[in-house]
Amino acid sequence: MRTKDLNKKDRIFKAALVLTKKVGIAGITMSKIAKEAQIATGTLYIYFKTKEELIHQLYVKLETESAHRFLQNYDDSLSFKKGIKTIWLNYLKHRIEYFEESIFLEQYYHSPYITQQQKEMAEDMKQPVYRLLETGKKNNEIKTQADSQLLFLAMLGFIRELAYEHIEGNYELNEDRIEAAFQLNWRMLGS
Amino acid sequence: MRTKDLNKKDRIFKAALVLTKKVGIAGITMSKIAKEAQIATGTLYIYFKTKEELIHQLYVKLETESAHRFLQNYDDSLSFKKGIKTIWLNYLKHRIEYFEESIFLEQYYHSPYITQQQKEMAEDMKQPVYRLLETGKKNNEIKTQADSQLLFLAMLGFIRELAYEHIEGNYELNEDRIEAAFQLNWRMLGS
Amino acid sequence: MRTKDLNKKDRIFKAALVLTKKVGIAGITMSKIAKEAQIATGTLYIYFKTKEELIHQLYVKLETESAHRFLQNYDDSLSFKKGIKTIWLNYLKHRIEYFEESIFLEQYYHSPYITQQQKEMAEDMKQPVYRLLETGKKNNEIKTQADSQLLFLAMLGFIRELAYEHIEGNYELNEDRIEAAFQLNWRMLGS
Amino acid sequence: MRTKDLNKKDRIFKAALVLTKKVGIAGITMSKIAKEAQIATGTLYIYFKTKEELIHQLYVKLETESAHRFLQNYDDSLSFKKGIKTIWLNYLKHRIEYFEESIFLEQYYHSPYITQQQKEMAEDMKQPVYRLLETGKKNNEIKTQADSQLLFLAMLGFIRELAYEHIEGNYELNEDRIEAAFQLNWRMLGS
DNA sequence: CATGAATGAGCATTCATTCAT
DNA sequence: CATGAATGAATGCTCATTCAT
Repeated sequence: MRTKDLNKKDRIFKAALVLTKKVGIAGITMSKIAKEAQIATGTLYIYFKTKEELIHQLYVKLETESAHRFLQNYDDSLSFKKGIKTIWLNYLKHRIEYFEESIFLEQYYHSPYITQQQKEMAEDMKQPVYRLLETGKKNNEIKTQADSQLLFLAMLGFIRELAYEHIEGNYELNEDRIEAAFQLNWRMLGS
Repeated sequence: MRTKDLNKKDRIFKAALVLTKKVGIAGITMSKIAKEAQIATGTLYIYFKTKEELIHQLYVKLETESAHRFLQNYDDSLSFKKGIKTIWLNYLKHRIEYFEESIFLEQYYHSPYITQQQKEMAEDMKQPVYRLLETGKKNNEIKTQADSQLLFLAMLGFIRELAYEHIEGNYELNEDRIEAAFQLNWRMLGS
Repeated sequence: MRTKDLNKKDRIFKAALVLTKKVGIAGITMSKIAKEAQIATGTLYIYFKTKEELIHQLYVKLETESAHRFLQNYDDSLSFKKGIKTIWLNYLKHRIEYFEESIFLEQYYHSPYITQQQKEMAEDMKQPVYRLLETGKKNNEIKTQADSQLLFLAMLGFIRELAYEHIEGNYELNEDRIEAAFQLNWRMLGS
Repeated sequence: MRTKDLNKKDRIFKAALVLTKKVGIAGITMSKIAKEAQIATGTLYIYFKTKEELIHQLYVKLETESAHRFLQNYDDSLSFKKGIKTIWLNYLKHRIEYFEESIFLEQYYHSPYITQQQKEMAEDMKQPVYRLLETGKKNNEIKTQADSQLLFLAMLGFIRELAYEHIEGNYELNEDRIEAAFQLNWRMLGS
């Protein structure tokens, strides 16, 4: 017996993503996914019990993958500043390179699909970075009084906006601008 | 003859907003809007030619209204810092008090409904604040090298995230935290 | 008190006729009639209890009027041939000049609106001509054996087709052709 | 996979035809068709993209089929009179046996569905008979001066009316009456 | 009488899901 | 496993009719 073709699941996910960018989560239909993935509608239901489950599973996959990407190349031996910068750049890169995925995630967040449990899961993903900031503060690397959660929000929101305006063509990024942006954020940490 | 009730358009808009919060733009249907607004489906089509137009008009209304709110209480006689703070607080307040509206606007932004023209309109709304920062820089009130567009993004993204986490209950705001947040942003401007 | 404006009823009828030509009976709606007649929808219901009644009344009016036109200029003192020709020409003229009306009548005939009673009424309208042929036969003016009902059908069908092809531009009529057509029909009567 | 049932298209056509007779083209709805054909509404849209296309295709099918029936049993070796009679009877038979179809075709002709192209196609269908008459005239089989188009109209219109009154029960046909009718028409051709 | 806003049943069409092959 | 035809509930929208003004 052939095992369920795992690639097919990925092709389905990819198709859903492509469609989200084109028409938003609102516009996705099972038959459009099937056509984009070049399979029959019925086949979708072999891999996913319902449309809802397809969307849910895609969400979990994306959320997990992106959490991984945030910590790429990071390890404890790095200095605090280098560590922060690594993660900062990872996040910016992620928001730009995986823009399709980001759109899906944000739309999912305010869609009928999301559950409380998943909101909590999303919050958990932020823990590693948050903890890094905590440590930095304890070791006096961060001089501002502001609590680390606030600092984290400031970083996150900034990068998000940065990536968005870059993609939309309103503020195109290059090495210099990225460096300037990071400095701006770094200064906020208060040294 | 029953006269065309102008309030009704607002009741329809309100209903659409309530539904967006509940089920996302994806989940809105004309019959749900009608039920929420306590009118007949057919009546919707007296005020809006199609569903698309209803959504479009709501977008324009919200975009315009929010632009107004950003500049509330602001006038040229204020010192630069006070001016910035006024706007900063306006924006935070707006993102919190008009959360429903904000969700709609963001979903609209990545929906099949938005047009290029509307993206440009949204960009235009930011001009006043952007110009204020430009002036501040020229007058040496901002000491950082970073260009004002970047500064603006940093502010916007931060506030956005702040409001979001407040609403979601992950970082509840109070006067002290708001003050701290503003100081963080202000420091970024470089004094 | 002003009496119900009789002209308005005619304006409504005219509007219905214009629309039938444009979009067929199938395509007529009350609001289209109202717009074409330049009155409000509600007003239609002052003059006609329902859409069905409007259509019914229009039918009766047209059927009656056309019956009149068939016998125009005819009187008993005319010779048999002249009498037949008068009616023959009347009918041809009617089918051409009142083409709009004819279309309505034919569509009505196979629409959900018609009743058995009306079918009988339509049949009755043919009586005068039919009787003329009967008389002609009794007086030996018609030599063919065929019964007068058959002769009548032959005339009616021919004229109908003639008018139709003229209107459609497939066989444009002029004095000569009309004369030729009548001769053809006349010869059938058997002299 | 369930294979696409070609019979189903015919069942749908039949249902549309039955309904046309009952309520006219005006009264046809997709759900009525579905119910009459004993399938689900959605299924209709597997076989026809829109209601309009369903109606169009039915028209083309009927127009083509009836053209075939007109020429049944006819071949060049027949004498002129026998040839004409064959076609004449075919047409009468067609108008009676395929009355439902005829009604559809006539209603279609004055419906919003018809296109100029289709009107021309309908005109083309008449060519073979028309040509036969032309030949007859050239060979002196027809003695009247009248042009063959006129003769053709006379035949067509007569048969049409004949069939109609037969169906409506106003002039019931039998062998004798049919023979008499044909003789009437034949005499018109002028011998 | 006249208006046209309001109504809700009904229409054409779509879409998630099932099922025969 | 895979297919796509079949299903029927649900959608956006229209339309005959009513009703407040």
